[in-house]
Amino acid sequence: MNDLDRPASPRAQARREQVLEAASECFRRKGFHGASMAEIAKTAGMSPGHIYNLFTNKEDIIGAIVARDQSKLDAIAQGMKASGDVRAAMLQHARIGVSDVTDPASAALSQEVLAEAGRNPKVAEIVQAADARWRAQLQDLLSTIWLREGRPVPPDIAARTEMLTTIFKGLTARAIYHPGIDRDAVAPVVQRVLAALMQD
Amino acid sequence: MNDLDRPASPRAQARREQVLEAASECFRRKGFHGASMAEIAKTAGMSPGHIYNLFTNKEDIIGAIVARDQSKLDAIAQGMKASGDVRAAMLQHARIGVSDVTDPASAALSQEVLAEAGRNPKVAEIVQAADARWRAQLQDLLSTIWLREGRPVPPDIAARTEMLTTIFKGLTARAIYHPGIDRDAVAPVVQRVLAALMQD
Amino acid sequence: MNDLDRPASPRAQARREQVLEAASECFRRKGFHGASMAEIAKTAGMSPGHIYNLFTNKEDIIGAIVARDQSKLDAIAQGMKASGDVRAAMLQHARIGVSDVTDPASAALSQEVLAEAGRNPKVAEIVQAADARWRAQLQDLLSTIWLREGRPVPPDIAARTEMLTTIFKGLTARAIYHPGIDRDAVAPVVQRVLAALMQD
Amino acid sequence: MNDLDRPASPRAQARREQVLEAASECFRRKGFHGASMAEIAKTAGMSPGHIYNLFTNKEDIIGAIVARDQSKLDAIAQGMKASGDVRAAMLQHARIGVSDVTDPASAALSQEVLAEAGRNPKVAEIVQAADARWRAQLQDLLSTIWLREGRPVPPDIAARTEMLTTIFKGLTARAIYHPGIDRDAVAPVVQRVLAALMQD
DNA sequence: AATGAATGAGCCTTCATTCAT
DNA sequence: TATGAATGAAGGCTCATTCAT
Repeated sequence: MNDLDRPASPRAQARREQVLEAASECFRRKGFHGASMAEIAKTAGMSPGHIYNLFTNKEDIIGAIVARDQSKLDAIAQGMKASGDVRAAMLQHARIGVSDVTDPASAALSQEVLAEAGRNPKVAEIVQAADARWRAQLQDLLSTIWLREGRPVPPDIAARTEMLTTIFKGLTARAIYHPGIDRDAVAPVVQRVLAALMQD
Repeated sequence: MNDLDRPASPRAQARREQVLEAASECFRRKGFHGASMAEIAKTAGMSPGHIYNLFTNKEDIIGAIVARDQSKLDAIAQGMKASGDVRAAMLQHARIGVSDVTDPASAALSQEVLAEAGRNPKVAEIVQAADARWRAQLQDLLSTIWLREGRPVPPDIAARTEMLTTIFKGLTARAIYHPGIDRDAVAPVVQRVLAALMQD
Repeated sequence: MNDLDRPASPRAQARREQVLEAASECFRRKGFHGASMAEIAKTAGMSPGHIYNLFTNKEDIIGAIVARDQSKLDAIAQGMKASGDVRAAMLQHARIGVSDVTDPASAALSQEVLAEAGRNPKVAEIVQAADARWRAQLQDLLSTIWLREGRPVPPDIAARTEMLTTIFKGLTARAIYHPGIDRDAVAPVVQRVLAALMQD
Repeated sequence: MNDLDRPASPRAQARREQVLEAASECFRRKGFHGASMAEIAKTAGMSPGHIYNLFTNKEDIIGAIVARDQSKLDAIAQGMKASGDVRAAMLQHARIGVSDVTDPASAALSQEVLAEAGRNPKVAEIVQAADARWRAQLQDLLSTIWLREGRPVPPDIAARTEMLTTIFKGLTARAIYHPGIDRDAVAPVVQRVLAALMQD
């Protein structure tokens, strides 16, 4: 599907980054269908034609964006696992997390990708693979809480993990349904719920 | 410009329903932009031109779909409020709610509408107005729990309400991210979280 | 082309008038193509379908409008011929004529009809027949000036007549090219030119 | 939105000319609304889509046609002003002018543009701006006659100028009302009228 | 590696006209 | 005589994608 078969020179890599950056911004502002390749090309500072030397087509760009974002999540999971008290780390990170996922720009982009996944099988595949990976990391993280305390991991750990990501995906949706959402008031409630999920 | 101010003959009402049904299906399968008016017309069993005697434009159709769904939610809220024990009613309804919002077909449509709202101000307005109404109903319902027990409604009631809808919106998103989600395992976790939200 | 084959009941005649009146107004405001039959029907206070019981099609309506306007010109020509001093009558009528033909509403309609004639042979035929008739009346009127004075009618009488109508058709065009035209200043110049045309 | 700000490569200039030529012909034959972009594109020998790389929209094409015609008039005005005897030059040019403005093809196009101006404000603006410029040139030319003879310019010079263009616009209309018009007979009458306008 | 001219399919929407009632 | 629901062809315009240079 994509051109990664080729050696991918550093030069080309940098050009790809430019396109990804430009496309993220355009998708955010106009949506996947609303943003034209011409617009993305202009934002990226190159010709429309050349984008097709770097990506197979428009879909391929969205795939690359998802892949890139996934690595950011990887880093977050690593960071929390490295901390001594995972439970505390997660509760603390919840604050930042609420702000991140409800940021209007990033929320619009997420929904855009999700909607495209809802109908485009190729995009769905990419998104679901990324999600499976993130879920595994999260479940591992959650399990650590019980393991480090020498207690048995609850049998519904998978469902608890699911609920964890459900909340943050839900918040992303809320940013669109209710842009005036009171982030400061919501954060403590999120923490209360997380706490409930981390108890036996 | 909008002829829909007219009393709306029963005949026209029925025709509108046909269009709504057809459009829901098409949007689900192809997305808002992916579904053409010609396709919707064909599915609805009428000519493209005639759709414009029933709706102002494509956006107007999505507006009507949202409105129609909203009335289903109205009914649910009414039902729960009418029950003697709101807390129990909500916990019980959670089971069915989880299944409803994660139904693949309805989830795809919801995401489609939400994505369109993310970039189309008119659709955003419609969706946000419906959400505000639903939120008010929900908060009223939640407050009832404390009021009927003669205890003071918690000051963070709005944030709790927000969290309540967040969870269900999140589940809708999960249906796409993780179609294999184990609904039976998740439902009890949802109930556990709801219970936490309904305590002081 | 039109339905005048039928007996044309007085009732139908009145209905036709309603349509003509409505269509004139709509064409004026939106142009021949810009005005929809639905709009004309609404303005005329009847259903779109019924218009087709009174006129064959949209073209037929414009034909009827032209025919109706022609009779107004007939009356003017009659009036001037009846006056003792045709030369004076024409010079005097020039004032009012300038205002009439540069009236923005009627100018727009005239141009609309003319443009349609420029490409629609049927309309062209109607318009040209009406013009031929008007030209004959005008030439007759102009000739009277010399005849009553017992002098020979100039051999270029047809060209002078042509110039006479040219000026008024030109003024109609000017109303669009230059809506701010100073009618009061132009009228005397028109009179000066007319005077030149009425001399040997 | 309008890419025509670009320096406009010679290549693009040539392509624009092709479109203008094709559109003139199509508008002439079918009218502004009657001529489809597909038809214009085919006539111009390019794809419909590409026309939109050269012009903003259909209106923009008519604007360019008007601008192009305007420059021809500019040249004529320059030429006459450069001649020693403006009065003679104008009388002499009248002959050619009569033929030009009554040429059936160009007359139909002019009427088409004028009719569109009668209902489309954007086109009206373009046409009126061009007319204002032409009027200024004409008035300047006319004034020269008195100035060069050391006599005071008449106070009704603006109205005389208006009458001058009125006659030629009128002739254009006549070409449609009366295609059989005798150009050779009319020209001397036009000259007689012009002479009257150029006297004190 | 890079451009941007060029394509052409396809979309939303309008509207003259018809016809069952 | 009168309605207005219904049709379906056509139009302006956009845009992902290609290709000669």
